[in-house]
Amino acid sequence: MPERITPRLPRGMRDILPDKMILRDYVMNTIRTVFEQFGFEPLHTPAVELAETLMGKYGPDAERLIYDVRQRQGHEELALRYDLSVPLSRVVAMNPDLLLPFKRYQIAPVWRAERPQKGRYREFYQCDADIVGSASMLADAEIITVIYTVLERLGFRRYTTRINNRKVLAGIGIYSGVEGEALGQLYRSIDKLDRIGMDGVRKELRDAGIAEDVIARMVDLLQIRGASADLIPEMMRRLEGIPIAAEGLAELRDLISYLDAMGVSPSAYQIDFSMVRGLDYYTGPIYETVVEEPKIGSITGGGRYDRLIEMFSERGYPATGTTIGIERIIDVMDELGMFPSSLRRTLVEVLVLQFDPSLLAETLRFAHSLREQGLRVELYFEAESVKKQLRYASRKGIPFAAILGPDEAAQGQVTIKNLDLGEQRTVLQSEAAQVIREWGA
RNA sequence: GUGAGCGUAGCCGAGCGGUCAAGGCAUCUGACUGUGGAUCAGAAGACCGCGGGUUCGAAUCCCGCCGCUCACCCCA
Repeated sequence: MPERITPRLPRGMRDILPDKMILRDYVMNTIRTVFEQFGFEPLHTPAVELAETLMGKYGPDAERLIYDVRQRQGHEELALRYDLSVPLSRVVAMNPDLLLPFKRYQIAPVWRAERPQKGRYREFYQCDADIVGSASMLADAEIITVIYTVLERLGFRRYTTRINNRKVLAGIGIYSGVEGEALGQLYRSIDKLDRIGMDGVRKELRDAGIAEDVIARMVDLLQIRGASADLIPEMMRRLEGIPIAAEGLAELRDLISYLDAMGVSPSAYQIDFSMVRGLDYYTGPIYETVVEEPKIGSITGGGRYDRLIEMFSERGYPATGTTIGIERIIDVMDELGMFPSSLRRTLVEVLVLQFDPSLLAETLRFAHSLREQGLRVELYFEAESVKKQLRYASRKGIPFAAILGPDEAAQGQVTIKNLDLGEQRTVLQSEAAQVIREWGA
C-alpha cells in the first residue's frame, strides 16, 4: 500500500470545478466572439519558453516573478511564459512571411511567482488581442474599441479605460528635469496618484530625493483635470518645445478622434496623464481599465510596444494590443451578480432515467436519439428508484428528466418532467426532443 | 521581498486551562420499491495544521515550523 499524502495545490494555483467553468466559459466565449468580430484570429504558443526569450523584456520588478522550469534531463534553460506579448513577438520574428498587419488573439494561462491575494493568482488566464505591423492610431483606437465592446457585452457599466502615452510621460520627465534612474521612481510615484493623493505623491518624490522645484513643476502638470479632449491642448501648451511630448500628445489626439465614430462612449474612457503601466516595453499609447466598485486593481492593461519585436529580429515592427484579465472580470461579475440567470450549474439538459432492466435497450436507443437531435443528455447508470434518480437530477440542476417505464413503452411514449416547473407531459418518444426544446431547456 | 491576521470533520463554526470537542450545511440510510427540491428519524465523519515547551491537566497559554488570507511592492 503506497503511503497516502494530503492532497494539496501549489501556492496560488486553483482547481476550477464544472459549475465555475461554465461561468468562465461564458466570459471567454464572449471575449472570443468580440475578438473574432474585429478580425483577430487565434494563435497558440507553448506554455514553456526558453528563458532567454523572456529575460530582459519586462524590467527587473517583473523579471523576478518569472517561473523557472526544471527539466530532469537536457540542458535547455526554460521558463513558464509571463505574458502573451513576448511570445507573440517571438512568433512574429520567427515568421517573417506573415501578412501584415498580423492580428491575433490568444486566450491562455500565464504564470507569475507572486504572493497571492485578492484578484491575484500564480496561474491565470489572459485574453490578448494584438495588432502587429501598423503604426496607425487606428490600430490603438481599435484595441480600445475591443475592450469597450467586451465590457459592455458582459454587462459592465461603471468602469473607466484610462489612456496615456509613454512619450508624454517621457516629456514630463524632461520638463521636470528628471532623468535616468530617478525617472522610474518618478513614474511609480505618479502612478499612485489616485491611491495616495497629490500630497502623497509630493512626499514620495521628496523622499526619493527629487528637488523641491522639480516636484512643484511636476505636481503642477498633474493638476490638470477635465474632459479628455480639453486635456490634450492644455498639456500641449505646457510642454511646448519638447518634441517627444508633442509627438505623444498628437498621437493621443488622433486616437481619441476615432473613438466616437467607432462607437465608444466618451464616458467609458479618460485621458489620464498620471497612469503609467509597469512593464518596460511600452513605447506609445498605454491603456488600462479599472472598475469603480470592487477594489480589485485593473481588469485590462496594454499599450503600444514598437521596439519589442526588434529584440528578436533585425526588422522592426510596430505593435499594439491589450490584455483582458478574465480572472478579475469573473471575480467582479461574481461579486456583483452579473452573470445571466440562464446559466445553470450544469450543462446537462436531460437526465434519462433507467426504469427496469427489461427496458434498458429501448432506453438507450431513446437517449441516443435525443443526442442525435442535439440535446445534452446524461443517462442514469443504475435502475434505482425513480425518487432517487429524480433527486440526483434535481441536485445537479438538470432541467428535464425523461422517464421511460412500462406504461410509456407500451405506447411508444416517454414522460418528460420539467424539474423547474414540477410539471410533466407524456409524449411520443419521437416528439420528446421537440417538447424539451419548446419547454425551454 | 515586507507587514498583519488566521488554521477545530468535505464546508461554515462554538468552545478560549478541567469529564466522552457544541451546532448548522453537505453526505449516507429509512419513513416513501412510478416522481425531486420540503419535513421527520437515524448513521457515518475530527492525529482540534505539524513539532516542541509550560502545567497535575492544553483545542485553549508560550516558542518554532508549515499552510491560508489580507495589505504593501508590482500587476490581470
